[in-house]
This record gives sequence, C-alpha cells and structure tokens, in this order.
Amino acid sequence: MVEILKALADETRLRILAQIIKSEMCVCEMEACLGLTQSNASRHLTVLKKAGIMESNKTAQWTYYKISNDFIKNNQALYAYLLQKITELPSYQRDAENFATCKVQDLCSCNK
Amino acid sequence: MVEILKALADETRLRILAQIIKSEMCVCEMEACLGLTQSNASRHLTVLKKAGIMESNKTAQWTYYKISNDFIKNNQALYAYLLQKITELPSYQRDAENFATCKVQDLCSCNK
DNA sequence: TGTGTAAATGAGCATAAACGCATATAAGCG
DNA sequence: CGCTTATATGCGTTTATGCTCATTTACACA
Repeated sequence: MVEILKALADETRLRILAQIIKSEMCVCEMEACLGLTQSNASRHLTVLKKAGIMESNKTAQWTYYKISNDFIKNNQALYAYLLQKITELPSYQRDAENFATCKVQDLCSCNK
Repeated sequence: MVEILKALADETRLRILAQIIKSEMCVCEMEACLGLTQSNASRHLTVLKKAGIMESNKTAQWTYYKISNDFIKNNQALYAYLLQKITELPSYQRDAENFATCKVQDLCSCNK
C-alpha cells in the first residue's frame, strides 16, 4: 500500500498515468507527449512498474507500458479515484493535446 | 490531488490515519500509541492537515485531530480505498492494541 | 504571576528522490 | 558486422523529506 501511494505521489507519474490510461504507450511517445527526457521517462515508468501499477511488454526495440490488470483488480477503489480525479491535473489538457498529436505523427514509428 | 497522495505516501502517516479513523485523538495519544516523538507526531499531523485530510480543534491545551469531513465527501473513492486497505498495514494490530491501552490509561488526561 | 503540560516550530543532519549527462544494452536493418 | 534506434542504468548533483534536539508558544491552574 505504501509503495503504491509513493509511486502515485508524484506529479510527473500522475501525468504519465493520465495519458496511459487511454492506451498503451511506448517510452518515446511518453517523452514527446510530456516533454520528458528519455532517462527521466524510463525511470518514472520503472517506479510505476515496480509498484505494480503498470506492466510492460517488449516488442522489437520498443517497450510498451500499460496499466496493470492486477492493479486494477486489486485496487478498485483507488483506481476509481484516479479515473475520476486525474483529468483535473493542471497539465492534463495540454498533455492530452500533445498525446493526440504524437499518436498522429507516430514519432518513433512504433505504431507500425 | 498530488498533495493528498504525497501526504498519504508515508508509513507513519498511514499508521496515524489507521488509528484516528476510529476516533478523534490528541497529539499525546498519538505519540504514546505509535511510539513517536512529540515533534514528529506534530509534524506528521500538520502535513495531513495541510493536505486537507485531517482537521484539528483546539480545546484547552489539547489539539484534537480527526479525519476531515470535507476530505471524505470530496474523495469518496480514495477514502473507501483507505478504509479497505489500511488495516492490512504490518503494524496495524500492534498499534491497535496500544491504542486501546492508551484510551484506558488516559495518559494525558485529555479525556476528561 | 509563576509553574507545569501540550503542541508547534526552528535548526541541523541524514537519507531518499528526482533529474541530467553519459554510457551500456538490446534489437532491427542495411 | 557496423550503424541506427529504443530503452535502461551508473554516477554525480540538487532538492525534498523525515527525524531529533532544543526552544517557543499557548493554555491551565495554583
């Protein structure tokens, strides 16, 4: 429980979560959408993964992250809270617009 | 949202919450129950209060803390999550026993 | 008004977390 | 194999957090 809350108690990681809730993403999409450096994005994703909030799946050179089904199943009330509140983050609208643009541009050509 | 999660992302503060959910408490009860120093207990309570999770009410020389009604009202899913999971904290049973003992002993004579 | 108890806060220290830069690993492709 | 792209990780720096000790503030009551 503490580990999960620690992982969530960071603005950047909440921003990541807010976007990734919509669809699985690779690290380079995250970087572009949220304006993060590559190492920073990778580290935050690792924290979320270690806390059991996200799971990853590596295909070719891309690592795709998504919310863990087990996390949702075992933390339904918390997940409901996130779904409800996460769009109220100050950067949500801006990030969502960037997210849409990124998806169209297919920056890292990972949406073959 | 981030501030709330940051306030919750600490084991000691979760222990405080786990006990205070049962009944309003003063700082000296907290110290005794959870084995915290006075300043440490006070600081953690301040963090929880600043995040809007707790509210305090000062009567004579005692400050009584309890969970904020507004917090519960505005964060129902999160509160449900806490209620459900907080008793699973490793120190919960031990703290609960100390809590019961403290209440009986009325250490700081604040339960006039 | 002086003494005792409760709580908050300042100062200082130690540890942890977040970040960037550089490098390493891993996979695809010419 | 060598080159490119994607991701992870080691290292050093900076900032944030948690803690203790000592002091201050607030109140009660003799």
